[in-house]
Amino acid sequence: MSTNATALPKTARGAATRARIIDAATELVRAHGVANTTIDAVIEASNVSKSQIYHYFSDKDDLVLAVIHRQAECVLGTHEELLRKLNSLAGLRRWRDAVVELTRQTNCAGGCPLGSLAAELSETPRTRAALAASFACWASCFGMAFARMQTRAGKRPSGDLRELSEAMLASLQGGLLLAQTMRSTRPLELALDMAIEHVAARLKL
Amino acid sequence: MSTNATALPKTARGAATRARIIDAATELVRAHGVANTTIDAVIEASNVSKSQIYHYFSDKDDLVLAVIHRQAECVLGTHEELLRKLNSLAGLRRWRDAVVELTRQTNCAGGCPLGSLAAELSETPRTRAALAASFACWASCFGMAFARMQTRAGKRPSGDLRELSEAMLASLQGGLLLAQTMRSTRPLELALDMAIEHVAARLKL
DNA sequence: AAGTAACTGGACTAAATAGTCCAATTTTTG
DNA sequence: CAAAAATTGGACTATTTAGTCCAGTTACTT
Repeated sequence: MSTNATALPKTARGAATRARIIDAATELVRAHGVANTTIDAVIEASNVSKSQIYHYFSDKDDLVLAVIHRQAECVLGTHEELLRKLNSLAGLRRWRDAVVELTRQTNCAGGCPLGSLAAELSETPRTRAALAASFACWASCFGMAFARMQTRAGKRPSGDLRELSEAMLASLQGGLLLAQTMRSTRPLELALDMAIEHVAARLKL
Repeated sequence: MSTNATALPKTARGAATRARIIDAATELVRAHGVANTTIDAVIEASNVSKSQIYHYFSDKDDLVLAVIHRQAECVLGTHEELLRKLNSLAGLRRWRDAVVELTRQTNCAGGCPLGSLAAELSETPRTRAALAASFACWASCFGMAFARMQTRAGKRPSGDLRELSEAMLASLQGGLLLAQTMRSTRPLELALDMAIEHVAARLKL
């Protein structure tokens, strides 16, 4: 139950295999959702034997948790890359354009990998907690960018950056969900433009 | 394949049974998602024999489609009720308060029933289309309310009401998703307040 | 009363799936 | 080299699940 009999890899090779399993599972989950991803499919996609999967993970839930962390790494990695040097409204608009462009390139399919996981797993305590932490981290990326924008414009930081960040993240998630369902980037564009205007107004930029 | 061998009920009793099946399935799907709702569970919850389910629905997908329509009826019914007489910013804020209060009453669990369905079923053509239509209808409810707000304030209707509506719906969906994951109504409140400010600004109210 | 639709209930199939167990082999590392 | 770790692969279990089939029963309608 609570004890996790899972082995951690003790060699570089083992770590690579474990990572290969997680990568394959992450991709399958992104494409089909957790419930429609079978262990057998992960085995085939990662070229690993079933024994190895149950060597590194105690059960499917354990693997799913690793998938959440991996997906969070990917998504936050991408956005942190885009947001890191951002310190102006123009930069924020370039981030918006990049997100819209990425969405367009996939025909709006899939939505946000983290958002989809959240919708599927937010009623399960452990997975919900992991996803909430990821969202909090994501929001804090925005918050840091907003702080830089203020600093650059010579304002002293005001206190509601976290709230601004959550509104921005909500717009992004809602926009991506509607884009996915309606197969159009327009809802995403509208939601992000609204959020950017809101940020500009609150930050008085 | 394309031909749907499903019988339509020909008596009031039959219609009631079919409705009972859909109601039970809708509730189970809302609580556990489509993938985690089994036909056997629907049978138990609706007090109906398996034969009847396959009498009225050709397969599980067919039932799921009916569930989508039913859930759309419920959600749109609730919101139409709240939005119908709405013709002012104050009314929009009351709607916001009602949504937040409903979310708080369920401890932020579940999220938006339609949003959850969208996240799970937006990669399947038929279900995606049904959900997209529901969202479009929902957005048009907002659009009509915004038009009344403009009329009441003596403005002539401007052309981007549909865009405003999509931004509002995106905020709502994103806010509900974050609320569900973070178990706090705050992201929802922030997202809706942002959207309301945006509407007020665009409508010059 | 007769016909039609609704309904039951259970037996049944076929497939998918998570997870276990183990014996043998290969690779890495100290 | 020798020990430890990684890996294979398959057999195996137990359960769940969608969906079929059918024979008999109940209720409604005209």
